[in-house]
Amino acid sequence: MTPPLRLSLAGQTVDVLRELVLTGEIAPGERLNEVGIAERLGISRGPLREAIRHLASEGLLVLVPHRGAHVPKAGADEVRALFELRTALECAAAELAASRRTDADVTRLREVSEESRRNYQAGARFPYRLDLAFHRTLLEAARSPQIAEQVRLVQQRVVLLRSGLDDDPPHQRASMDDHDALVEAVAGGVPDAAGEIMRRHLARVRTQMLADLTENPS
Amino acid sequence: MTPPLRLSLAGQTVDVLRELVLTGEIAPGERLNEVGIAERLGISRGPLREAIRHLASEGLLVLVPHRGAHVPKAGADEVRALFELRTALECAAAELAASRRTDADVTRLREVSEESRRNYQAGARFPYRLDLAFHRTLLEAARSPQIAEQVRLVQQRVVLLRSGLDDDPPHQRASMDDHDALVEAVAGGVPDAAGEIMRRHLARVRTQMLADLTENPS
DNA sequence: TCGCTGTAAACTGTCGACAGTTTAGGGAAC
DNA sequence: GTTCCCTAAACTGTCGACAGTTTACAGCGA
Repeated sequence: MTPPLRLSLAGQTVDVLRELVLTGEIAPGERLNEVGIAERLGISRGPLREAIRHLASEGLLVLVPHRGAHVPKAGADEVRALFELRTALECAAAELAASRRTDADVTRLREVSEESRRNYQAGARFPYRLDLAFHRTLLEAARSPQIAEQVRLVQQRVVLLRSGLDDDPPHQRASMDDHDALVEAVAGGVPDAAGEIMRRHLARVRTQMLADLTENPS
Repeated sequence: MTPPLRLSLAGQTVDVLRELVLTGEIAPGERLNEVGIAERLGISRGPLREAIRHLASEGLLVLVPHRGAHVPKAGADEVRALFELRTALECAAAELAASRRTDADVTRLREVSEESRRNYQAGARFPYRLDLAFHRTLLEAARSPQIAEQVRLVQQRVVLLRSGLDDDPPHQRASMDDHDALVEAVAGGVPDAAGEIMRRHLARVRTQMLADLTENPS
């Protein structure tokens, strides 16, 4: 009767470890001790190693031969390179969304966008979560599973890079304006406009992140 | 003195397995027996499992709980979805290449392109290798390591999908014309043109693959 | 005090074995 | 002859232990 263990130990461990990394509980630069973590999680090293390798393939960990895994700490170059990839993927997604969106998609996008604004005006605590929600809603509208999966991985790495950086309100406001413009381009079914707005939006976000990085090099 | 084993067993096994999958020695749909392969490779199951998981993260294998790994056999939907991703990545790469290429890049591109034509006129055996070489040379010119890595993975999956399909000459000729047009757009430094040519090129390749698939559904 | 060296502890890489699940095959019932 | 069930073999998931490498530290010499 108990939904016993739907996932394998290794599968569960992937989720646990991912959370530890993304929340910064395992800090960038920190090395992972296999026996220590295995004991802490109450499992053996086998499944843990599989989980570590998996997260490494997602870019959340870096493996060094005979020296184990550690959380990468990224500099400006990595941010720029990652945003080139993100831009390529999300611009394509925006264009596809403008081509394929349904009325239900547009409704959902408007809902997320409005929730962001309400949240913002109320003095939000975790606005970045809603930013992610918007981008993922847009992704659903694009109906391209392969692109969606890659965007999910890239956004995850962006979250990792953002850890330790705080969202400043003026930047949030600009982002929400971008989002609204995106919704209208998608609703209107104009792929080129949607792609171009996304490109500018991501350029703004990237610039902001680089500024945050230089003034607060973790 | 012997450069003994530069890579770990797991690392070597990744390369060996990858080759087995890409050459079709392990056919699409076929299930992988861990003990059998481990014995055949003369290693234990530990490193083999790591290699299997790694290839799964690259999309070359599919994992099913308690049922192990198997090579995915793809249908038309998968081809379409994969080419949406490939188009997003390679169009961006083409645009970046047109912005950032050096004279040396252009020279290399022309060399690869000319080698393809010579090969073709001589009645080539493995023209697809040269097609890949061209795309990778273009990728170097884009100087975007993140995009390059993702393109490498996607192209690998395309190779897997192509296994069992033969290149027909008329399609090769059209591809080479596309390549030449791409070289000129990149040499001229016109990102929009390069991106658009790449988009049309990939649309052609995709259409051809889909046609090959339906007439020869492996 | 500083730097070098050699040794020991710590850690990763690998292996073989056990436990739980899936799969295949034989036999009974219809 | 067909279907269902039951049993046994095969296979994946997990664990603990050993081997080789890396890292830290104590001791020695300058």
